[in-house]
This record gives sequence, C-alpha cells and structure tokens, in this order.
Amino acid sequence: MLKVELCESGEEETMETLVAADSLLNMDCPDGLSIEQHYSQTFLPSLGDVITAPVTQVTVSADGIVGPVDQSQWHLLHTKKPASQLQSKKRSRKPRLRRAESPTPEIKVKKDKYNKGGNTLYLWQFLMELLQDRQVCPRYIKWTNPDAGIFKLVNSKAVARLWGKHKNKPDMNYETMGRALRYYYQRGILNKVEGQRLVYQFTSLPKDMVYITDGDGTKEEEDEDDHTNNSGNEDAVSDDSDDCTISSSDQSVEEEISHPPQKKMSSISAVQTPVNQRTRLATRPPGQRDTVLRSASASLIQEKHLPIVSAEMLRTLQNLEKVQSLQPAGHASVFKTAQLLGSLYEQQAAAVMIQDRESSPKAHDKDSHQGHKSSQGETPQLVPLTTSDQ
DNA sequence: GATGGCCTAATTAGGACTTCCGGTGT
DNA sequence: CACACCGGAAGTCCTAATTAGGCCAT
Repeated sequence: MLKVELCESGEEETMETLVAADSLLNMDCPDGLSIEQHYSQTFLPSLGDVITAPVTQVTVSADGIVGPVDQSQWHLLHTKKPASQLQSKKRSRKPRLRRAESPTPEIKVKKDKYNKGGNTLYLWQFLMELLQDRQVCPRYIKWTNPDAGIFKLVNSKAVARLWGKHKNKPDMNYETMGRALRYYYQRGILNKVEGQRLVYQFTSLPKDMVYITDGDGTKEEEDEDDHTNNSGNEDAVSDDSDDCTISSSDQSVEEEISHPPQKKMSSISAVQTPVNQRTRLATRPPGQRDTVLRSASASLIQEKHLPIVSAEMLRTLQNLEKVQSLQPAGHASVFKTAQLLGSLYEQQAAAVMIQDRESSPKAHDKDSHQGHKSSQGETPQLVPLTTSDQ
C-alpha cells in the first residue's frame, strides 16, 4: 500500500487551525452566518487527516499472490491478448486508472485534508465531523455506543438539512440522505443497527476520533416532539417541518451556534481538567478509548453556548440559593454555567450602559436588544456570580 | 523543419451521491 | 397513517486523468 504523507508533522497545520479556530470563535459574524452556512462554507475536514486510497482491483492468483491489477493486465487476464493490441491504430487514450474511491475510516494514507487540497467531504466524514462537534452532538446526532461506532440521528431532518447545506442541495431530506447512507452498507462503511430507528454503525473509525457523549449542556432534539415540548423556549427548533426551507425559528437556533466546527479537538483534549465534568471528550487509542478531559480553555460551557442553555437549566440556575451553594467539585457544569451567566450578564449590562451613553436612542434598537434577549431577557433576576462569590 | 517542454482548454471516465419510486415493516 | 427503511434504476455533479493544440526555445 502506497503511503502518502503530505502533512507529516501536522504541527504547523494544527497551529494554523487553532489560530483560525480561535479567530473564528472570537470574531463576530457580521452576516449572521448560521451553523448551516458554516457547514456549507467554512467546513473543512480535519478528521485525523488520515485517509486511504483503496487498491482498485485486486486479484488472488492460484499462487496466492495478491496484488493490484492495472487495466492492461486486466485485458491480459480476460482476453489473453497483449494490451497493446487493443490500442487503436491511431492515438488512443491510455487505460485509465480508476479513481480512488471514498476512503474508509480505517485509512492509513495521509493526504492534505481529504482530497489533495480539494474540500470534498463525503457523507460519512460529514457525520463523523458532526459527532465531534459539540454544537450538533448530541443535539442533532449522538453516539449511542461509541465503542461500537454506533450513533443515532437524534434529529434526522436537521442533520439532513446540514448535509444539504454542505452539498448545496436545498432539497435534501432524510429520505435522500438515507439512500446515500444505505449505499454505505454495500461499501462496508456503515451498518444498520437492526431494530433501532435512525441508528447506524460505522464499521470502523479513525484512531484519533473525538467522542462527545451526552450531557454537554445542550439538549438533544428528538425529531418527534421537541418543538412541542419547548413551550418555555420560544426559539426552540422545529426541525421536523417537511419543507426543505429553514424556518425562521430554525435559523434562529442554528445561528445561535454559528461558529464553525471545532477542529483539532483532540489536541485540545490532551490537557486535563476536573474529572467531574459531565461531558467526556476522548480520543480513542487503538483497542481502547480513554477518557481525555478538556482543558479550562476548552471548557464545557462557554459564553457562546449560553444562548442554547435550556430554559430548564436557566430556571434551575435562577434558584440562587442553590446555585450559590454549589461547589465546583460537585457540580462543575452547573457551577461553571452560573459563573459564565453571571459574568456575561455583567458584561452585557456594562455594554448596554456604554451604548446608552455613547449612541443615540436609534442606535440601540431591536437588534442590540435581541442579542441579549436569551440571557438577559430570560434571566432578569439572576445575580452575577464572580469567583469571589464562591 | 524537427523536437521537446510547458501551458491550457477540452474531453472523458468514474465515484459519490441525488432523485424517484414501489414496496415492507413498525 | 406517518415514518423509517430497503434497494433498483437513472440521473447529476464533480474531479482526476487524459488528450489536443498552441507557443516557445533549442
């Protein structure tokens, strides 16, 4: 097997990626890019950067010799005539080597991203990326058995729309995407988990896969009834609409999480953080999967996540006595959320005061207030918590 | 004029879906 | 009844490989 290693060190690339990711996370999105836009525009694969080009045709001779067969040999084998005799008298095309097929996850050949600089992302790669993205995992897609590579499309329609966005196919739906998934059965990339709807299994996974399990502060959104059960949250996603256009409510939520997928998470996950964080980020060493915890900088709950903290969580946090009684060691996620909410609340209050002073009344109209609505509007009585409040 | 190298546009083949459909199972 | 699921068939899109032609230097 030919091995191609175009990005051998990976160091520079990792640094670049981290810098780029950092700027993306820290910059405002002036055009209000939604998560779908990010997946369609800025989504570049990083999945281990390890892929393979399978051998095209393999024969097993009587001697047990296994090897790839090019087309001229193929002709020899099947016509018993030299391939040269098959060439036309005039100039004719040389036998074309088959294009490399979609790499499978067990891949060993390393290329520049997936496709020699191209940014073609296969569906299975897309799904793996989603499974490594806290914005959509476990919200839209989640692992049900990471060890076995089994995952569930929690919100099949949303995942299909993301895929459609990426492929610039606005009409994409789960039925269509599902057909593509079913083709993966034949190719040995996916298996169906029998008896479980919307549950599939990767036949193999990259070694540096990052696993996000339940409980990272975002709620799963089941296809069936999420939109009806979110009466407390006006911005709840209604992803089960059958039309392919994105409803305004859809967009509002997807814009909430409008930063690109976090790349190189495995590099982030190398630093240890308190064990009691609910979410587990782990790379899988060969044969086993150790739990690797996030660094403080890659903390579970960050400001950008606050808008999607569920209304239920907010209600809990608004019970100030309880929140203040929390200890970091025992309730790290809630504790951190309370801290972040508090500091964000302070920042927003300060920003509004500055705006009031500096700008005309026209300047802070609905836009400026809308941006604070999710945290400010819904948590009016939340008292900011600072570190000293612990 | 012949030859070779380089570049570019056009052509071609094939992979990976996408679309549509009829059907089954839950 | 809605939905997930299945797989066949035909089509589209994209990309890599190949060809053909032009230009230039030797």
